[in-house]
Amino acid sequence: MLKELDPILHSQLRLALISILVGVKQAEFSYLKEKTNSTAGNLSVQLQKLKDANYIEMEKSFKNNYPQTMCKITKIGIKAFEDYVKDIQIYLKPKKK
Amino acid sequence: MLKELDPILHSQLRLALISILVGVKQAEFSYLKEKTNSTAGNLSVQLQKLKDANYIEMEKSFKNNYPQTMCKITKIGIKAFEDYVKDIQIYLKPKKK
DNA sequence: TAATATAGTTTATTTTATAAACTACTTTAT
DNA sequence: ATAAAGTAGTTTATAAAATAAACTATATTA
Repeated sequence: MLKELDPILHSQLRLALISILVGVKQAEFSYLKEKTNSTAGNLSVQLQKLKDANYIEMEKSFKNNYPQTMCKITKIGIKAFEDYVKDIQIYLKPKKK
Repeated sequence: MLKELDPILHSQLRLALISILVGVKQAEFSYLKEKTNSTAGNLSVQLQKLKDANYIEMEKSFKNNYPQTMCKITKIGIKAFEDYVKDIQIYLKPKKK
């Protein structure tokens, strides 16, 4: 009845990141940092986890001489997000006895 | 824009517990244990946290000679749950750029 | 050229979640 | 009667996750 919630997405920051990335073609590190109010260190770690799970892709390049990390959600990531949204709904509606 | 998710409720087990308790007058430890597929130890800890936050009340008594722990959601708990449901919705809908 | 800023990563610390071990009985079988 | 197994938990120990602090590397500005 109560499905397991994907532990990769059941984290405030990672969920926020995926939630942003699902609505946009791609986003850079700094943008995500600002939108989520996260510290760079935490963001770096959590993006890496999303990448390890193949939920996002990261491309590193340079922009105006500065390093730039571009993030993009994958199909696997989109699917995982949709599943998570579906799964958590069960938790959000009170159970009738 | 992205509201903080109540850390007390943003936990799979505690969210499941509150989700069950919000739909029922009261429930006993064993019932919650079965419904959530949790271990007794974990359940004990998480119920205590919900109690410390005043989200639930616990009453210990005896039933057929065995100890019995009855759990009941409080008004504070109901409010917290409703807020959490509202807050997480923002995360669940993709953001339009 | 020294100080400050950008754009991160890595390591260390704290917090959470989970599992294992333990308490305190009760019931059932021998 | 007592040993074994079961009920209903709690406490302590361990593993995993989140977060913060420190660090790397280069660029810009004073």
